[in-house]
Amino acid sequence: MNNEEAARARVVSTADRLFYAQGVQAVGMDAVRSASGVSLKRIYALYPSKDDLVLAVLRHRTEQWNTGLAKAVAAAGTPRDKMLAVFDFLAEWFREDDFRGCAFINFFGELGGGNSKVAAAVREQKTSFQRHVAGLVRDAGGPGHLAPQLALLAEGAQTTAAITRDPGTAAQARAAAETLIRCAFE
Amino acid sequence: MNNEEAARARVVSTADRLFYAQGVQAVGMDAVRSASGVSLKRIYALYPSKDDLVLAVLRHRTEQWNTGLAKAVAAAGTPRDKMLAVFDFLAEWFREDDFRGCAFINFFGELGGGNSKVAAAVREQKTSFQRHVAGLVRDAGGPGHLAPQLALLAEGAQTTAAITRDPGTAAQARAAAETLIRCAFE
DNA sequence: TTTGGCGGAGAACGATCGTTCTCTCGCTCC
DNA sequence: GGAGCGAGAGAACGATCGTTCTCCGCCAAA
Repeated sequence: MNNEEAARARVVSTADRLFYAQGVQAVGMDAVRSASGVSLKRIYALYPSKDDLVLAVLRHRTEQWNTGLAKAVAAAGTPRDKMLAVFDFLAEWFREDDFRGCAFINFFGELGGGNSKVAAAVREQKTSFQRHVAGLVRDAGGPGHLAPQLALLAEGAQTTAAITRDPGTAAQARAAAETLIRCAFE
Repeated sequence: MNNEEAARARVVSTADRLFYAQGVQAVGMDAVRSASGVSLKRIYALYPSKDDLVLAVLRHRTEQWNTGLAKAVAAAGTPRDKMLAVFDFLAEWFREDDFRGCAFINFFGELGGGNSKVAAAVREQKTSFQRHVAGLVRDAGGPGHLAPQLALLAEGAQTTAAITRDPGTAAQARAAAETLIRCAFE
């Protein structure tokens, strides 16, 4: 049946929104059902357990993050602007009013200690991001040690923006990145 | 009765350890009882609800963090070394084998969406840390914009070290901090 | 029109949670 | 020694969780 894909998409995007807003354990499967309009029977046919749904949500988030970041980077001009585009991407994200930090960090903090699959998925997303940044630095001809430093700034900006809700956080991270980049190229 | 303080300390430090390792919602009050050796009746006499216990744990963590950080900073020599001592303090912490990231960030991700008191306590701790760093920067004669940048690095290092378990994370953060400090002083 | 099976609504089930209550033991004061 | 009180052990309670099951209505094929 074709609308299986539609149901999957509805369930995952609904679960994503609820889990991200309230935490995984605070959202029952019945809340996913009533918010998505997909019956419990069908949800469990698509995802045999809540853990499977959580992992599907993480995959969904990873794809969204990767495409959004790739688009922001592609829109930048010079290789150095592409490195800074990471922080413009973050700034745009932080402005969303339902922003509540990095879902991967949140899920890891909540579940990582007892769910190794979630921990592995989160770890993979973070290393993938670091590889992406390393590629941008390499394309710009920057030194190898610059990439993990920029990644640290990006991670710190996400948690700081979530907790303090300071709208200047993204700009501070971007300014620090500019300084690190400038110093790395001389 | 004097051993009320002893019971409080045992309950809070036990709850701290369990909540930090497994997440708040994954630890039942009965687990706190059996691990601390304090009866449920007494726990509820000391902390009327689990939320109160969580807030007490956050206060306990804040004190531990503040004294540990103050000690590391005091052990450093020059004002510039004191700024870098923050990252040495982090490096030492990351090496503990039960390190699982910043408890404030973890608690915020898990509960912040639905518990405004936890959110407020976490926010207060983070702003307090930023003020502390700002004081170190001011003492060293650095520009005002340096402090939030160093704080961002510290936050990013905590989450990155927790997720990737890369032992080089602290050194990368420290190196980035050195670069930012050097560029800020010329 | 009848039949058969698929899917939705939601009740049911066992487990576990936060919280309270009961029962009993041991200690203290007369 | 006996009465009374504080505290521990753990059963009990209502709620909620993840998961499964039951029932009923609908639509396709004979």
